[in-house]
Amino acid sequence: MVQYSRTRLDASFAALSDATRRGVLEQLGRADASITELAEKFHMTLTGMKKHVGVLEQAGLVTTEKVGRVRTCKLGLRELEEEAAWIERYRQLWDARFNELDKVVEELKRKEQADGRKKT
Amino acid sequence: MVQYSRTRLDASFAALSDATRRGVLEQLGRADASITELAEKFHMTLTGMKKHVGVLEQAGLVTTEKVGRVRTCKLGLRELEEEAAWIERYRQLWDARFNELDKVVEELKRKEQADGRKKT
DNA sequence: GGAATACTGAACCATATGGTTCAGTATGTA
DNA sequence: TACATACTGAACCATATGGTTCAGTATTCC
Repeated sequence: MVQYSRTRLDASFAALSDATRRGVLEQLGRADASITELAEKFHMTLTGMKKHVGVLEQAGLVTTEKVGRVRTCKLGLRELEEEAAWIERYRQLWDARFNELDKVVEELKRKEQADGRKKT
Repeated sequence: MVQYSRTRLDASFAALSDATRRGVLEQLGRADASITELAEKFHMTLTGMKKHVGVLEQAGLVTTEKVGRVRTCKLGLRELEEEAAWIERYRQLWDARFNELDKVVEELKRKEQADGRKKT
């Protein structure tokens, strides 16, 4: 399998598909934190947490800065606009699709009523 | 690695993290389609597309029904409410966090101005 | 200087993912 | 009945993912 250019949307949805990482984002929404703090909070080795932070950072959802020996993680600059937009677009398609179905159903109902009237 | 219960959010974000699958959703937003049609549209083997549809179906984003030898895929019943809600919540955290920073910046500015006035 | 702290990187492991081929089965059609 | 169509399932492959341990390096503190 050749790995084609992974879009940002690919990366961020993938980043969001893990409960630990979503938790980290929530956490960072409340306060910045070091890798050690996050690792403890989520009962995980430092190395493991560092990987998760790496994934979030790659996706642009988190930024980090090392001062002395401590690397501090903060929420990234992106506000998930792109992701929200995608979902919104999907919802529009979904709406359109189901409204269409509704119309068909309405149409059927009207016909039924008409038939009913004919019979009586 | 033990696989813990995968939440629906895990599954749907994972499902959305692939461009082909997002494409399939867009496609189904326009019209229902058979596996064969989707496979052709996305230049992939039937089997490959079937797997993608399986992932989408598992995540509840697509439903399928087999009539005769044709399996027709439709948009699922879920409108991605849960996902939209999660992202919205994240955006609120993000806002709160950055407003807080803004306040700090404001505060610093005010102090600077005050210092400036003192000096002149 | 020496110990503790905080991260970093390499190596390893099991399972998941995204694809393929190939060999069916079931259904529709001439 | 025979052939084409449409899917299904198993097996396989390479790479990714989510975790670990272990052995560093860089900083801080006594």
